[in-house]
Amino acid sequence: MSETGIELGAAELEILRALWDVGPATVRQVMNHLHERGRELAYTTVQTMLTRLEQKGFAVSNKADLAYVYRARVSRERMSRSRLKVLAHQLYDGSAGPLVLQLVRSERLTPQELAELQALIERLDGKDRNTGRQRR
Amino acid sequence: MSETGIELGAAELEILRALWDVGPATVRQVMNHLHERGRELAYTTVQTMLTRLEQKGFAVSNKADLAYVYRARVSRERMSRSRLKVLAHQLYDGSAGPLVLQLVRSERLTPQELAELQALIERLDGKDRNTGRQRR
DNA sequence: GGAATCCTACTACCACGGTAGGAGGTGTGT
DNA sequence: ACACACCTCCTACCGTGGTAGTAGGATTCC
Repeated sequence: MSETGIELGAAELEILRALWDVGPATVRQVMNHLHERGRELAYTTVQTMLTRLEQKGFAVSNKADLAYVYRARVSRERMSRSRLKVLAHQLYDGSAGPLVLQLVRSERLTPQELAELQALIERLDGKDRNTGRQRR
Repeated sequence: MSETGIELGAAELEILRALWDVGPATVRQVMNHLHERGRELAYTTVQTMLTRLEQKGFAVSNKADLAYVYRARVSRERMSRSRLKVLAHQLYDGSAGPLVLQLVRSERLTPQELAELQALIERLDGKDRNTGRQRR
């Protein structure tokens, strides 16, 4: 299936996230990081996950010194976009509008975020108005 | 685990979505709807999915005439919020800001949506500034 | 050099989701 | 009365994801 090619389970995503959070890391480092946040996983479980992430192309490893160091190969932003797109397709018809509205309405944003958002909108708005051009 | 209690697979969600799209419907109606959109599923598959949805509390059925009619018990919006929240936790630290920005930046919104969004923002902005109060 | 420690590689196991088939009931048209 | 069309109920099967154990090589510590 894998319409989008991106198929990661929740636990796998958790591990990938650890890589984002701590940067390139060994199995043990990832595990420790997870333990710190209260997520208890066996060493080999983390290892399995990292291996699978690598198989799926979401991470790479290279042998450093005595252990392999894993590094994320997709950015958090990329993943974010991908997941959002999937969601938009699953729930609406691929349109992002409803999601955005939902988010802004139900999740409270910080003033900074609001400001940033507003600026962004104005920029988009201006573009559309000025050129009237659209790409699809 | 089911941190949120909301655990639906992709296919289950697809069926639920059919209920949203066509309203209360029988197994056959749901199946036909799916077929129309090019999704070929066996009758019994749809049936199984609907049963599971009901078991999980996402739909209810009642016997009408000769077949059971299924009806969604959670709204698309509720599901949307729930999934977004999960996503925000999985990718960031539960904060929605990044997701919103991502969406607005990478998915193009219609002028209407932009306008609506802007209005929404202004309202929030105003409220925060004026009263500091918040509504649910 | 033996014990403790750490690493990788391989294997395992179970739950769940996606998909569906078969059995058997009920109504309907001819 | 029989065939056909539908419906429900139950069972099944397979892939994947979540979780982990074990075996065995390397390193370090006394």
